[in-house]
Amino acid sequence: VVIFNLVIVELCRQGRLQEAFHVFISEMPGRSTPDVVTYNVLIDALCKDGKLDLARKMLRDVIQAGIRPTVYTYSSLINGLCKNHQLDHAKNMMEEMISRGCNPNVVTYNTLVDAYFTQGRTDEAYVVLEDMAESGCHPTMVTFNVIIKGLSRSGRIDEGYKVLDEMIDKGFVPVARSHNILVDALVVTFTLLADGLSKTGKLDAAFGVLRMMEDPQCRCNHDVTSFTVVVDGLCKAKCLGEAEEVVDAMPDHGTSPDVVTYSALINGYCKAGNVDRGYHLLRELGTKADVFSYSAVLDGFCKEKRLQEAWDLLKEMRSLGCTPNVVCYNAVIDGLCKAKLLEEAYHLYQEMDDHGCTPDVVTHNNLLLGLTILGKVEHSLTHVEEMIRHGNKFSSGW
RNA sequence: AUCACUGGGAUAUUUUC
Repeated sequence: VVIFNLVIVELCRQGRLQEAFHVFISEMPGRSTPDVVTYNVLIDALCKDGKLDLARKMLRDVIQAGIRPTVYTYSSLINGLCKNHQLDHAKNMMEEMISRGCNPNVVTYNTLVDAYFTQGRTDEAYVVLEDMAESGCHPTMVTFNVIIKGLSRSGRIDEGYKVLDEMIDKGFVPVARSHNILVDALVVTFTLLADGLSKTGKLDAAFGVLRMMEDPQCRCNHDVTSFTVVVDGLCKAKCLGEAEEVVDAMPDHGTSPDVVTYSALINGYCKAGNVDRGYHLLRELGTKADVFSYSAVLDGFCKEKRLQEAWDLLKEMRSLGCTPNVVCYNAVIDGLCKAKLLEEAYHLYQEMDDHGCTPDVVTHNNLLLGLTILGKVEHSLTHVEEMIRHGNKFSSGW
């Protein structure tokens, strides 16, 4: 079983779900019997692929087969539900697991706390933390990181420190199995802090965090990610010269920029109205450029009404095998709509479908706005009817 | 022996003067 499990894990990790299920369905029977771990791995993979209904069905299968689901099984499902904005279902799942005699552990709690914070439901996050303490479950560094992330994103870093202090006062102290694990977690902690600070415009403080990381006393070296959060912060603050200086200085600090760093810069230039510089950096990236780098430039061109160049870039992506996703199409559709080129916009809308790219809320909003600009209200209604016919749900995004 | 939780980049709308 273990061998099969290892194979399935590897296939799932590479996103080869089909093949993983093939092994499970056609190759395992007769050779060995799937165990909980086999199911756990498949359920987790289904969740990460957004196939929550199938994952839940599999949980039922497990129970029906007389196998006891473990805390892994439930944690995977809860995580899947959380990441797909079904927080309340996640909470129900937690109750279900308890009623079935399976107790949640740190990971389960961390997952829920993170979800509540990310959804801005801070009070409920604290309730879960209390439940966790009550159940005698010790927090880990991940717990602390989740709290820091939750509070620093909304500019409430001081509150974050306060919460952590209180936890420590009460003896609710993170446990780590080894020194290395602790240091790795601290890198995440510092990066979260730097990110929270730079996203709220406190760039000096963000630099301070970077310097702290560099301090030999601290011994948790910053990496590409910690630099990139600062670079992005500088870009968003329109300090592009400084951002480039930081990028150039990275090698002196033991790291070098990657696609993400470059994309942050590219986006910064495009948003600041210097698309040409953005385009130039895209060329520097060469084949390392990904959908993010391209979409930043596509949007830049569109906002400047340089639609021909956007169009050519979109074609270039296809020919280079960097398949455009919804965001790329949306950026161009928006440009076309705002330029009152509705026909072309609908062409592209058709085209994305032909390329197997599913339109999302933003796509439809763009097209509806385009119709509105031209005063074609009745067409908007037709479009909405069409959407409903294709099974679109009007959810919270609306 | 194999499985679950936390860190960086892109697109629309959100009465800016």
